[in-house]
Amino acid sequence: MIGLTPTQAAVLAFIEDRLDSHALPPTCREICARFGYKSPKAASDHLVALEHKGFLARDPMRARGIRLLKPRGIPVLGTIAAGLPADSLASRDHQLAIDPAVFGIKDRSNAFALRVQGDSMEGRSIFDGDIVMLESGATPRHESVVAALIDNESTLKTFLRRDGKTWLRAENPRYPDLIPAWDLQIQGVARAVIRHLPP
Amino acid sequence: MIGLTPTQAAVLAFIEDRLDSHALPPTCREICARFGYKSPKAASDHLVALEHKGFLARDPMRARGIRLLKPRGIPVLGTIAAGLPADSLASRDHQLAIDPAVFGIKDRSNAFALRVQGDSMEGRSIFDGDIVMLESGATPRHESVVAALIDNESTLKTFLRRDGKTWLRAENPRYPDLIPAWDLQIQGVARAVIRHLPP
DNA sequence: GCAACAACTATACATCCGTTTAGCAATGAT
DNA sequence: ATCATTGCTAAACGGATGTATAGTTGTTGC
Repeated sequence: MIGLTPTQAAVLAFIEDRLDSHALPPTCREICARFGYKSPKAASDHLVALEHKGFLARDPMRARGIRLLKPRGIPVLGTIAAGLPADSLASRDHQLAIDPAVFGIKDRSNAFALRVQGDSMEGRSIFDGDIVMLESGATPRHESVVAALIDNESTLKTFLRRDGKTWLRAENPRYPDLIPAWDLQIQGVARAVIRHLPP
Repeated sequence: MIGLTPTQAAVLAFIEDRLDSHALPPTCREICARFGYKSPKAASDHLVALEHKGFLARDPMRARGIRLLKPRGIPVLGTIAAGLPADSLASRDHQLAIDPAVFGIKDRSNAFALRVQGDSMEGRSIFDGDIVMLESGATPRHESVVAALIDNESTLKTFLRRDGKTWLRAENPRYPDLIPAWDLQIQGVARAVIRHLPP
């Protein structure tokens, strides 16, 4: 009863995909076409289950009357204790409801965000409390701001490329100025800095 | 042929409203119900006209197959030459596709954005090229960042309230430090700072 | 073994929905 | 005066859509 079965999770993921690509939730028969079902009742049953478990609400007797209840957004990962960002995606505490396509991130599954702690990037005008949206799997350029995994902690650094060699420059005196970039986990390339000014 | 008739503009506005409130475009008959039409052909005709004029695209034979082509966003007003932000809304050159509700702006018609020029707000860590999202009609608090109209030019200032009197503090040496805030046009209160890092 | 549940198939129904055909009234341009 | 455009009504068609009924298969828990 609690939690989603693999099939239900797949249907929910398909609905989310369609909202990304077509901006419209799918119909029952479009769900059937995606999964090869031969009866619309199959998709309808999954929607009933997803609604009963609180993942979506339906407008009865309305075409495409599906509304997702858990709002979709970009996961905001605070200080990452260990592992890749993908591992921390499960703990979706905070979500940033901004379309990553605004900042040139085409695949939203590669987008994540970090809340900046401390003055690691004062030199690049990124300050404590700012939120940085990053793209994982992207290739950084010279002087790109990247999130790097050092000592099991994720910190922002400036990526440098010179004479075919790559370095990371820390903008914080607590870290050494230059760190070789190979053998390091670069988790993502920063695409935007967002600062919310509370009223 | 060029431009929208008042009726067509009303239908387009209704579609935009429905996308905001229900996240789904309306059906032809829902448009009829809104405007009192007694035949679905009336709404269908308007959709054909709006499609022909390039404001939307339709998925034929699909329920709610309406996609807006001109993406909705927050107007980005550069340096405002004169007048209120509302006057400049007509020149929607750039649009910021970020939902203002993320930053606590409930009514999106009150949201607008400014691209920061110069170092007017270095003291508040807002730099040249940053985009500031603002809310018009809001009441600023002590030390809120506001856009004020001075000498027919829109600039960012810090709003100060002390002993019942209100002042504006410029964070740029080119302007006087303190300006009385009454008799001045405060165009909006800054809610967020956004910096796009190009790849 | 048996009940409960998940995950479907097959068929069917009533409604929803986009579209078509035909026509009317008002307006403005040629 | 005539024609084109806009903005609708009326009626209807067929595909699209959500839902219901009845049944099948396999898995899990007791």
